[in-house]
Amino acid sequence: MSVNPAEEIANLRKEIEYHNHLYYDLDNPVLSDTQYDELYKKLKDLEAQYPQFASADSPTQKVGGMASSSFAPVVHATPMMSLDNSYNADEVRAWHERCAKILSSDSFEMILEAKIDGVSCSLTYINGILTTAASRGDGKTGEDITANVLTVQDIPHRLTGAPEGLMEIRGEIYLDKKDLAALNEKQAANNQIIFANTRNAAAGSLRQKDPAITKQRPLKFFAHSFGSGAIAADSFQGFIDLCQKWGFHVSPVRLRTGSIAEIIRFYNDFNDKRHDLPFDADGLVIKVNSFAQQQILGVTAKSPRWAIAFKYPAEQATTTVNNVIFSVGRSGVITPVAQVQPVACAGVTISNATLHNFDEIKRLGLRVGDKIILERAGEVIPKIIKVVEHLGTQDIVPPAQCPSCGRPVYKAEEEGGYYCIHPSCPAQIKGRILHYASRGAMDIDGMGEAVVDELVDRQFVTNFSDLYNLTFFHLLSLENFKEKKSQNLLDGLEASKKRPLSRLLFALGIAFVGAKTAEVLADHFHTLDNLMKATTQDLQAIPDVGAAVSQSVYDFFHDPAVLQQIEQLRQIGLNFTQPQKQISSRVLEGKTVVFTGEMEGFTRTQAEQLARQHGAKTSGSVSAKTSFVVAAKAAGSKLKKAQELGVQILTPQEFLKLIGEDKPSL
DNA sequence: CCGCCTCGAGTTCT
DNA sequence: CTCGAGGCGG
Repeated sequence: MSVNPAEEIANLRKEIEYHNHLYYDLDNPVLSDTQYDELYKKLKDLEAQYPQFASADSPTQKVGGMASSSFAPVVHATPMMSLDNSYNADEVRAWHERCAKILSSDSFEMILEAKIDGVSCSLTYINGILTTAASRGDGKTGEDITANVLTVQDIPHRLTGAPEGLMEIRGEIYLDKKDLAALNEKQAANNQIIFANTRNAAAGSLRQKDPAITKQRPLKFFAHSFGSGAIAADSFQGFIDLCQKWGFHVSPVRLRTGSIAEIIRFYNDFNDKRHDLPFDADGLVIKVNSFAQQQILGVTAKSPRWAIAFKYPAEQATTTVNNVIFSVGRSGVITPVAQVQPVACAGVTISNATLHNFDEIKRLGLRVGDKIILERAGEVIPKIIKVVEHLGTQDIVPPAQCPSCGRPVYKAEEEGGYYCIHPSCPAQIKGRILHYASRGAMDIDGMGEAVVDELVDRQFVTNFSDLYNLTFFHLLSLENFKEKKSQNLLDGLEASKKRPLSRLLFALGIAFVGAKTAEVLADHFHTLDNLMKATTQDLQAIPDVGAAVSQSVYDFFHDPAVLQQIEQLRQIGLNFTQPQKQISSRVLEGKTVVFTGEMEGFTRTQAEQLARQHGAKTSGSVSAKTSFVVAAKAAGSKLKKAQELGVQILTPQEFLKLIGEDKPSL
């Protein structure tokens, strides 16, 4: 699509101004910072490419949005600049190289601080007495928020030993995460606006007409720079020392170094740690330490060359819902899935987001074409948080026919879910086969989604036993399959025949029987034939097997179609028995162990097997009953839970030592 | 009957 | 990873 550049530039300017308005005037941005920066960069690039369309009115020529009219304007003695943003190591290295070039030296000292997500503020002291507090506004002129800022406990009203005359101390006014949660609880109880994040809450609190309300908000301040004033220091570190002497809080995170490699290492480490800090930090700020060097580097129209923000990718993103499709799972459940305009979020590009069910669509009020916010915070799976703009007109209605087989959809009366109840539905067959071949089940090498799709579409396979009747020539006819891949898949199928009974039971896809229950059943009955003869009473006698599970298992093995499948698999020569559990020792007898994080040299499944060989029970979740957690690197919420509950935490090395092995024997 | 502890099931991207 | 729900102890 080719658009005329003048028009595109005009559109971008309008869009950016609209978002400036949302951000600065309404304290309610719909774009994440990353998204905004992308728009901004696009405009800047276009303006550079077509200088004939340059304009002094363009948002690229101003620092921020317009100051709101409800507070008196204050002209900053020295303009408040913003910082250039970077999002990856390459951009930071490029910044460092540029500095090195201008300074004619690549060994200069830098200071790294946390970039706290709040509202920037300039405090004017005259002869050490706080006289004015101003918001940033457009950088040149801000708003007079003195009355509100005077209620912030962190900010000293009088400085001892401050320089004579005027001095502007700049910093960030912010709210701690726990204070946001408490505030939102109160807001909800009083039917007031819920703040989306700490920055919005801080901005909203400073914007109050009545300082008494601001006073109730536990706002905090930390100093990070200065405007005009005779600062008795020759470096940024010296300035920070002075600030502390005067009683200002400063960033609790600080690194002083000449090494850009060390900064990048710190950035990577800090990504995990920042979530445990009491405040929101969306990145780090890097500054050249020496004021003399800062002066050599100078400033551009918008930002100093001697500093750069090193930000983390946003965990939320704004995009548009292009379409909603309906997927059919292996059990026949029909799930609506939103196809969105691909958007970068938390380091990956999101193009699909599940909507779970139709209640969720109703709750969101979602229509195709709407602008939405989605999130991938902490979790892996994208979730649509809310609709920000109702641009769509097309309502999303449950399909009357199954999108895969076209037969009528069945609506469950009670649960409100929609199902395709025909076992011969291609989507269900694909789901069942894929599950059968999956890693935790029969673990068939070379059977991925694409292969299963083709095998089912070409009707080579409609049930599990068909897999073992595939010939070399069937496989050769598949897309991208030659001798090598065909033989690999045949080998994978052959290997799967020997899997223990527990895996086969899991692979069959019996309702309520997952990997764990399958293992319990296999260990108890030893052979498939014993299990098939079991009554519901026999089954319920087993620990962890109750009414629902026993009925499901019983029904499954009394379905004629299932019995026929099992006979086929028996003919083919599949293993129907469970090997005796091998016991290496009983050192972990009575213990319940949970593994988390990426261990070196072995997988979590292998580690769990190892623990069980030594008599332990293993579990996927941490509770008060957990004996200890083995945490490797990149451990997440389970480690946190263990710390909260005071559960003992071991390293993988300590675990191996405990069971008397220095290397995992597998 | 309630609450805790687990497991099962669905789901995304590289 | 999270949600929903089965199993079970109190």
